[in-house]
Amino acid sequence: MTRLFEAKKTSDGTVGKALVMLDLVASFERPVRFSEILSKSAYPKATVYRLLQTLSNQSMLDYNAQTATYIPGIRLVRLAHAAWRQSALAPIARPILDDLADVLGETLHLAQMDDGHVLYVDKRNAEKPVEMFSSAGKTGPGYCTGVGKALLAFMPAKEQTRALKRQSFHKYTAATLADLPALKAELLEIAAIGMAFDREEHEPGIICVAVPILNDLNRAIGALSLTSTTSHNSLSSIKRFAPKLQEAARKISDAAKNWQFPT
Amino acid sequence: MTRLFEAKKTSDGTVGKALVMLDLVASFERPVRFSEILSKSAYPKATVYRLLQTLSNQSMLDYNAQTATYIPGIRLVRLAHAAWRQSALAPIARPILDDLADVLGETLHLAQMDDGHVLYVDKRNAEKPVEMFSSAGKTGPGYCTGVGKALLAFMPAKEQTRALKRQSFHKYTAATLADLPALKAELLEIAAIGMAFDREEHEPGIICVAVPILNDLNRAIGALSLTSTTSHNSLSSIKRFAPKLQEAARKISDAAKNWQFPT
DNA sequence: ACTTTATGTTCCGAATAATGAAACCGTAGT
DNA sequence: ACTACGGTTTCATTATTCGGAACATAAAGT
Repeated sequence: MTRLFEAKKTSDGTVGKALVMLDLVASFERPVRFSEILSKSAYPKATVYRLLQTLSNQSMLDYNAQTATYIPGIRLVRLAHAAWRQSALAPIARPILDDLADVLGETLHLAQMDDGHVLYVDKRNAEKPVEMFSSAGKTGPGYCTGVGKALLAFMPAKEQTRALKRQSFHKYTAATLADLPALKAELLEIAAIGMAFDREEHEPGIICVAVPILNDLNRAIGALSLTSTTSHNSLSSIKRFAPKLQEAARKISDAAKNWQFPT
Repeated sequence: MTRLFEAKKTSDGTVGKALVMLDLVASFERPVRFSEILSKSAYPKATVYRLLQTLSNQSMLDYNAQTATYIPGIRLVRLAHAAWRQSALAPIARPILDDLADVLGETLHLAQMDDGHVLYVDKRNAEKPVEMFSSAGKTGPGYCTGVGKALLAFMPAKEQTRALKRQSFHKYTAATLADLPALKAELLEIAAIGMAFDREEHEPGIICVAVPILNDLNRAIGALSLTSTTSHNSLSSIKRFAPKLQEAARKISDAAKNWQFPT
């Protein structure tokens, strides 16, 4: 009876607010002053001030007294290390991704879904061998990337609905899908054939094939993609990589299934 | 007047507690059950329960319903990416580290100090070319690693005192420094010669040279080290790498000095 | 020198959220 | 059926957070 008029709990109290602030600071992608944060925040001055203080105390933010600016803190790097290592996908997929990169010699991405957006958790680059945090941790849109669409197509209905709401349908290129109906139609197609394409929808000249990494319930726990450029490959020509990608995805899927944390 | 009897604020309220929980979960380095977390925590059952709920809601933790376990969440990876990219050290040092790795062909570490412990923020490996989150974000002890001692030796007195308190002096090997006086003596030496050694103090057979990366106030903003094994090199033979390390450290230092965030 | 403006910090009563002991629930063991 | 155990929920009490407003500080304007 008490919850008849209760809609949903979105705030998560003080902790939730603090994390909103963290995201906000991170979203600037550069050092920010108090007033800038304040102007973008829904909370009143004193509240924002206190939250920033607390987060700085805790090294979740770094405050630079010289420039009077905040940036995301060093403690996050330490915590992310733990998150990455224990995630059921990235560490398992690593050797398989290495092999695939050796065989194909093309740019590969491993991604997971995070609140409707694509979160890249690993990468193999065709040219440069080394990529660090600069690639893992990066985010991208869901509705106009290969991995994004592959992930969306293989989501439980409820989660999918929620994730679709988060899509902005910003028109990056002429090929970017314009709206929800168009996306939904394509997701059905993707679910049917088990692979997704990016037809220069996010960046002109950039195309990709992506396949989902499925669990035993046929839900995507991640996605794997191969990226190329229109100057090197056509969409139909990168299709030939699909079997190898699917094979790798299945291997990762199997490895994840059997994976128990080492005791 | 109000603060006459106020000692120091260590808790930072609910947010602080939530972050303690996060650290706690991360510290297990494996999926953990509620009861395990509870038994290691200072907070009562219901409190721990609520905090874990909140953190899970917020994707700061991942709860696996199958195994009823918690691991650090995916959101941390996204946030850490922002932290790494904006930190004034790692992204700047990257090209310099690349060059140095090419020239020397040895294992290199770039580290910063985080609450008395060493936090590795980048790495170049002699054998394997690619290392991701699996290496950046890792932590180590301060008192028995090359980078740790180099960082401690070039800290402001107050911070140093605080950092020294955090050292555990666990005896990893026969060569591990046993106590604070021994460490203090060595730090003076390091400050004098501008470089630090690890004489198999952390792991048998592993030795290293480390140099601080200094700012204009002669304080360490990071440290750079070269690691080798006793089977390949002696301590005196790796000393020959010191000039190259110091040159790189100076370059990084300069780059950091002139660095303004791109607008 | 004296406003004015922009930005950051602190106060303090009111409002709210966190607290935690205890009760409760479900499952497994005996 | 009883007991033990791990996990979840309740609810009156308590402590923290809230946030408008006052205050401080440093530039910029007149």
